[in-house]
Amino acid sequence: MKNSQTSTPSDFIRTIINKDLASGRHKKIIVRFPPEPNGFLHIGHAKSSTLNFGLASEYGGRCHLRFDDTNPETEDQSYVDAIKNDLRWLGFDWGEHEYYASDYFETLYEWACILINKGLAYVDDSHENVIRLTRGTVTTPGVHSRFRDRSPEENFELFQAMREGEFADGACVLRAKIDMAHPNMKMRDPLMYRIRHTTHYRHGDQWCIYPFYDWAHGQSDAIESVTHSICTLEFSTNRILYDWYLDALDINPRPRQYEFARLNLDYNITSKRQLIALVQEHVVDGWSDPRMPTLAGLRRRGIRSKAIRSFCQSVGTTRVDSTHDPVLLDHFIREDLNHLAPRIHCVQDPLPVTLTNWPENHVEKLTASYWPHEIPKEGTRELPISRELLIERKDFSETPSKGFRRLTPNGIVRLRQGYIIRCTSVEKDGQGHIIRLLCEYIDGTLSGENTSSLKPQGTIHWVDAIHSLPVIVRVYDRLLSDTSIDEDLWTSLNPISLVEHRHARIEPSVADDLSDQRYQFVRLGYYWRDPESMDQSSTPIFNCIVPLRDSSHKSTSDHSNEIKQTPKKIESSTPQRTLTTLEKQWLQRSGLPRSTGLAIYAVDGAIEFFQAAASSAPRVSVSNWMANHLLPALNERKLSDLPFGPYQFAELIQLADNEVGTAHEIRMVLKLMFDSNVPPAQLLSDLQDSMIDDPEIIKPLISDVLNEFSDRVTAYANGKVGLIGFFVGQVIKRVDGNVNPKQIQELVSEELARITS
RNA sequence: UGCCCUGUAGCUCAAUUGGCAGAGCGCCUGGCUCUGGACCAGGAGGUUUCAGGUUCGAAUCCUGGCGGGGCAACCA
Repeated sequence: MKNSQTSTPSDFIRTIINKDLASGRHKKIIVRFPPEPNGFLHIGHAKSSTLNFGLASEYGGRCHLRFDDTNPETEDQSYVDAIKNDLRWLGFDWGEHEYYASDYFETLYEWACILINKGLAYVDDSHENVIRLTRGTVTTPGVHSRFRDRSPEENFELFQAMREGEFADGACVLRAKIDMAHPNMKMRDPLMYRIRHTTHYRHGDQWCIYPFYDWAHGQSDAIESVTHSICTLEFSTNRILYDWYLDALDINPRPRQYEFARLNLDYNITSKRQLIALVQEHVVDGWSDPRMPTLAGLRRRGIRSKAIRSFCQSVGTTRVDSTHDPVLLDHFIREDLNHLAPRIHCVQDPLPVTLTNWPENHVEKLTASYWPHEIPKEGTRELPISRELLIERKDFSETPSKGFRRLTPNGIVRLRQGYIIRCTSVEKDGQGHIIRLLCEYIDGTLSGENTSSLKPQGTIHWVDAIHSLPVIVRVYDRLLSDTSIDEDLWTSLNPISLVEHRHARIEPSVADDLSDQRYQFVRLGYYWRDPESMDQSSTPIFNCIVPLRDSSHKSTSDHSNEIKQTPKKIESSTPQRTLTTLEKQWLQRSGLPRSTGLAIYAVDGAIEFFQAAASSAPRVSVSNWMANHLLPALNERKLSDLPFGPYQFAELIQLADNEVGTAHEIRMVLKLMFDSNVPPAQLLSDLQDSMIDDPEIIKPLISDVLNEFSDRVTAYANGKVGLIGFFVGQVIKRVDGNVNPKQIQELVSEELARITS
């Protein structure tokens, strides 16, 4: 079996953590999983919790479970319990680190008072609608509230009165005083507290003011000493506020927020609102309906948490919006169950078969293995067979299409773990429907004791008509008939997302098995007893966990010659953005090409720097080196903070232009200049002294490389020209970069030409 | 139309930070098999969104274009 998660995952979050650990910013990482207890966890939460709990165990840190329960109107203890249950089922352990944002209300209140004191927060009596309207739009600034300039003393008194219940719901709010014209809407005096005279499931009527998400979340992270606060992408615009609050409170060291893409599944619904609608309209059988993407639903379908964890790990962590194909989940479910589920027989849609040459009333008890040969497990069960059998209706065809590998009139087929049979006759009712097959079994063909040389068309599953047990089998399909909802939820629903086989029959061996036993129904899929209808019905109900892969379409399919589309080249002169007058003037004045000109224009002080440098070195070279090397290397630094000025930079450029140094060397010198004030010419000559340029030294190195990678030399000779870069890179690596790549490139080319000619 | 994020195989992700464009799933072919499963072997599939630029060398750096997503709740 292939193991798809042997390699440790690498993603941008782990890269950040590695860096933080290496730099000593953190000795130990603390992350958190912060659900709001207002609904059930779904597959998306599985991704988030797998990430967070996974990070904690990988890095020997810890992951807190924190209930983000700051809105008393929607939250409830029953959700807390359900969430904890789901997380434990997923296999996560938070030990004693179970926290509630609502337990921090007192601290949050005190911190709000600090902001009021600093003049950074104010009580606003404006009506809800007024606040919304005066916030402005993404393109127009907002307007200051007329309560914005209340004194800290007045604000403090009002805020205390808010807490003490002196105002009705909605009478006023506490807002942070930031910037009503900020380009990020979240910074336009965001709300911190609202008044709600509602009973909180955890704190009763102790509070009537409740903090908003932004005011509660970062501060809760800080209280718990969280180092990396990982949330989904839609919160990225909140990050600036997250940081602003922590700055305002002088919290240090402080948590940092990182965002990743939430998990979307094709053919599924992930919106909480729509999931509620399905439950309320009884389209599904509650939150745990096996078609639901909730953890409760997946669990009831019979999927084990291991499969879900594998799936979540395999989808990775990125910042790219993406939707996943559920076939990937299916794959991990099958991989998990393959070695776990004994093979048994169940006929979902029975067609009676009479073995005409089988003695009446004779019953034979076959001993049948639970496992196919390649699974190293032992175990058998008794499989009764008599004159009357049942096979799958789909396993017989009077008019078989090409490639049909099952029973046909006069054809032979093997009853799995039993005899080979031949169909001799077909019985039909008045309407022409097949109601029974008459077959003959062939003596001497019993599984394992076959003495015949017959080659059956295929192997089919079956059960004995008398000894088998009646069961109801539920087979689930996708909730949506298309990958996503188009326009309306109700018309997008898959009408056959549930097929119930009410007349299915199963072999008798399962009668006393444990209720959580999972089986593979041979040739159908993986199944288990529906845990929620265990005693309601005398007829056991089985859920299909996942069907087997089905490649029956392969042999009959005929789309082998699909049209290969030739990529079209769209030729068009790319439109360019219209420049501001100042930009135009600058380009005209400098005579620089658009791209380099704009790069220089965009950086503070770069124009002056350029003009000064260009007075003693060629303009084009100066602009190229600035735009492509100097300015990008600046990062956070400013031009004025560098240990060198434009004239030294110009000296460097001249060294390049006069070919005193190669482009490669000049780049290395530039890097050195960022941390030294030695003149460029000096740096260059020092560097060149340490460079290896003697062909007699280099050539043997090249031969070594080409010998070591002789297979790649062959590939190169066969046309894989791109390998030249690989060879050059290898040589450079061996001398720690102290060579001129251009020279190496030339020498390697010569050598390759010599070898391969 | 402001700010932020984001484009690599059909899908989801890698690419040692400027040096061979790879993996898993899916698909196809063959092998094996008493499961049209599993397993084994192989294959197809790429102008790295596009156009320029810098470089011996660009998925990676620079400029611009095009596309996708998020933000204007007294929700989180």
